[in-house]
Amino acid sequence: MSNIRHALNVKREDDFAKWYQEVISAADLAEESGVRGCMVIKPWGYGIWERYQRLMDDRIKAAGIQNAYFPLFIPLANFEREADHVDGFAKEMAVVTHHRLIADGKGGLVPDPDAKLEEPLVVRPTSETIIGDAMARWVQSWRDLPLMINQWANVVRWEMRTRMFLRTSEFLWQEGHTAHATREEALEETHRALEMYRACVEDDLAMPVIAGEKPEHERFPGADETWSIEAMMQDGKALQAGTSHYLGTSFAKAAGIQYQDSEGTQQLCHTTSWGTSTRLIGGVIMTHGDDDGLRVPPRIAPHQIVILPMLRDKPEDADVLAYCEQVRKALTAEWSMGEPIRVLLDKSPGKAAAKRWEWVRKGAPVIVEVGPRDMSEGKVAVMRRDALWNLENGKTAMSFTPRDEFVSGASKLLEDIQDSLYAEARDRRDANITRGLTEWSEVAEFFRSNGKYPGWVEVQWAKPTGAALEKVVEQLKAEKLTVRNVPRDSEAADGTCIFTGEKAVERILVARAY
RNA sequence: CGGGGAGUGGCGCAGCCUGGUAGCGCACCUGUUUUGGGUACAGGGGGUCGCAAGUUCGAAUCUUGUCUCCCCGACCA
Repeated sequence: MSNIRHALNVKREDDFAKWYQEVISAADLAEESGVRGCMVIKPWGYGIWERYQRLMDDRIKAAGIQNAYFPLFIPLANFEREADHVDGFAKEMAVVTHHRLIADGKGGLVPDPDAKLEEPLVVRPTSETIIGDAMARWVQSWRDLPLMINQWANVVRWEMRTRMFLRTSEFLWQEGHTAHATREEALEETHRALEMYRACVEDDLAMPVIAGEKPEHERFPGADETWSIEAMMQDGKALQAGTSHYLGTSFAKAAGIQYQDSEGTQQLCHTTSWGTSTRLIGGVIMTHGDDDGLRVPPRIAPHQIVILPMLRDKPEDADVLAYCEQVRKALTAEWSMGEPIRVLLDKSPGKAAAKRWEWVRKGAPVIVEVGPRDMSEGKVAVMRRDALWNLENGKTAMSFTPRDEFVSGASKLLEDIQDSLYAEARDRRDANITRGLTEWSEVAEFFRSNGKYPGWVEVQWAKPTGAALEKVVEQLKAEKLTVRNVPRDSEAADGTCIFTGEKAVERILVARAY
């Protein structure tokens, strides 16, 4: 409806990149910090991250993995041990070379030349090497295995081009690292982690994903296998939402992670690593955001229900507040999706209408307004953020519900919102994956002719390697396309390779990507 | 890192070409008004124009450097 007055100035369909930035500022998620590529995550954005942390951490612990913390600084020499790893990260590393500043005589400070570090330290871009060191100390016998560690930390990668949440120089993440006796066990763990991600991202963030293996040229530096979950954003681009790697024995070799087996022989461990980051918040924005701001899925919403009293500087204000407080208390005693309902009674001064739009932009799942008349009728005015508009009249859709009915139905309401956000995203994704193209020229043409939101294409290929693969990558690059992954649950190949015409061996997803 | 664009009150922008030390909308504050829904009117507060140096009697405006952001490219577990 064109007569709807949306809360944002930019619409998704007009300028998706600009819209994305506007959501971040309008929903008060984060802001620029003045330091290149680094952002300040504000309370509402951080609150969403904390919800993710809590839910993911529960899953990690339930899988028998323990949290620990390793240093931010890694000796340079550690990095030099694994050749592919060096190649992958060397060009984007922050390096610490001094440990003291002195006055430069002009009122400023400079690194003290006399305080140069013997060996430079790098700021971790990931922790395989330093955790590998620890594992080498901790593992002696087959009885010490499997060793399964996770850490929540910040990492730094000196990115050339940054975008808030999606690619920042410093970001927050969790990285899991495990060591196993055999290849089979390590592979099993690689998949278990991937499945943990799929479940958390789909069930908690309401972001449908496709799990699969990354092609050879997209592997983590040093990994034997890299698996990912890929999500489709509202502009049809793909976002790698999490990765899980089987590292083989190369990191074990580099760090000396060995165990004595039951026969008394020294064996190398097989290791894995897997990670998800604050990039997921960017995914939530681009999956669930709309032209009125963010829509936060209830499971990760810091406040699931926000109550706004309509205060007017009148004597009955106190009664309205008391009534709201009763509603708040009653809701807090209710549970939804396995946890107590999180309710905020927003008593901050200010007009109710202004506060309402603030919470709309932030994406609180349910907004409840209460005025004197609601109170006298024993009702509340309820808005669902995922169904904000009455399309008939272009006004906000509000249902005036008896208080007790609202309270007792709140649990189900939140579940419904969680489900409907997921269903909406899943349907959109499914409607935008095209299958059946059999020639490369068709694929190239498809992406050229389908405008701004072409979505993804699933095609078959012969899984080329070496020079043949390089040629394919060049072809894709010319169209700004990438191979996302080989979907784990896709059907077996039954056709020919779109690149070579040979017999195909598997199906791949091709898409533009973040 | 290469090419292009931009930084002016919280947000969005005008002013810059043709130097004379700031203005608009929204937001904010005060008052009145209105009151089932992003009310209206009046008054008001807030910015040394990213930072630094230079040219000039005088710089938001011209020059240079620098930082940050955006777009394209290269690069990116």
